[in-house]
Amino acid sequence: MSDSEVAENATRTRPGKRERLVRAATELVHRQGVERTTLADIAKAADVPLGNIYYYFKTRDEIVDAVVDTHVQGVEETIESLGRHRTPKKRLKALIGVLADRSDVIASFGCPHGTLCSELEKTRDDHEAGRLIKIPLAWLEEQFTLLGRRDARELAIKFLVSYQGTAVLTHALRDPSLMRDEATRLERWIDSL
Amino acid sequence: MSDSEVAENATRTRPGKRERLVRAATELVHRQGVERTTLADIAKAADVPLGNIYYYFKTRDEIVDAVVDTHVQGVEETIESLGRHRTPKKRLKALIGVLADRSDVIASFGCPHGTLCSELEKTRDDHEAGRLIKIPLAWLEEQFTLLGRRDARELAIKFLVSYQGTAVLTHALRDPSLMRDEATRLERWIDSL
DNA sequence: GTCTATAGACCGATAGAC
DNA sequence: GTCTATCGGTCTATAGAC
Repeated sequence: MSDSEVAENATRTRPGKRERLVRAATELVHRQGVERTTLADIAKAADVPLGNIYYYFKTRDEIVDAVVDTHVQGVEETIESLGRHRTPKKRLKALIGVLADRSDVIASFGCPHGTLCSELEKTRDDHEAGRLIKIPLAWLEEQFTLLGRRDARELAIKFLVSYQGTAVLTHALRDPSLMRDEATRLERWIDSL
Repeated sequence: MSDSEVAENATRTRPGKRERLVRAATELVHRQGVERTTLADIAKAADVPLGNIYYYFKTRDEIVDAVVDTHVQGVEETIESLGRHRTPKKRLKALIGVLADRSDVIASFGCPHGTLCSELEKTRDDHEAGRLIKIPLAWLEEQFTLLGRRDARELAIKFLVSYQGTAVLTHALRDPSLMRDEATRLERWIDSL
């Protein structure tokens, strides 16, 4: 996807400027990393004048915080949408489907949450990015608990380790089939419980 | 000065400037990330004047390349040192020991190879950082093949997925015990094969 | 080979007109 | 609220003395 398409994505329905800025920043940060993404990049992609950013955000760091918050919100929405399935196994397998659908993007830019954590946790004093792991982990533990498993925490970790580890390999080897194959394995594992 | 004297200088006495620069860069990149690490940071840590860097490296990117090469060399040295064990299982368990010993550093800054891949693969056209995954993967596959496993490739992926995934969680949750526990699980798994 | 000084580009942030 | 213009600082890279 080209930069102009990123810009289009951020502006297609012309949401408010603040939202356009955060959307553009979120996508650019995923594709380029936090430190490579400049305010000029974000302003251009969001079609907002550079200086105007400072009406919505006091500092560059505040935009990065907003990017993390956007991902947290996305995670919570995904979790909520999984609630439509009536059993823990169906919810877990629906989640696996969501992750498998992201295989191509992950092969190009890595897991949006994992790579953001890896970059921010190195230098940030607040460990807000860790929520992107903690929230899914807590939800997973809940599902395994509902399945009557005493080792729900360990199973939740195993699930997330498999996904994040596969995302790292999928990205490093630039091979989306790794993620698709792992999704199949995870589905069979859930069925076997 | 002969080549052997240069090599000697770089190991026995205070290392040569080029090596000091690459060592400093490697550590800073692990702790701060590629984009946050400036030439001034590296020069200061290596105790080399800023402008002098350009006698050893044409561009900043060349230093980053040297950092990747240093890690590749480290991986190859680790693999070579595992050769002293006489069976594949002992070699695999020795590797697990090496990884477990890094738990604390991983909790603070992530896996040096995984986080470097995650950052560089987003924007770099050459995919040199991917070697940091490919080389261990090939070695692991070899060990499982020696164990008579037809599914050696899958087992190698499973091993590396477990390690890299655990590194991401260990870092995001800043909890080294995650890596230590996973090391124990991996050891038992190898024993069970 | 080594080092100082600084050019030239870019970035985050601000001032101030409208 | 919006936007232009630009400041001050920092970064990569170079020039040139020694």
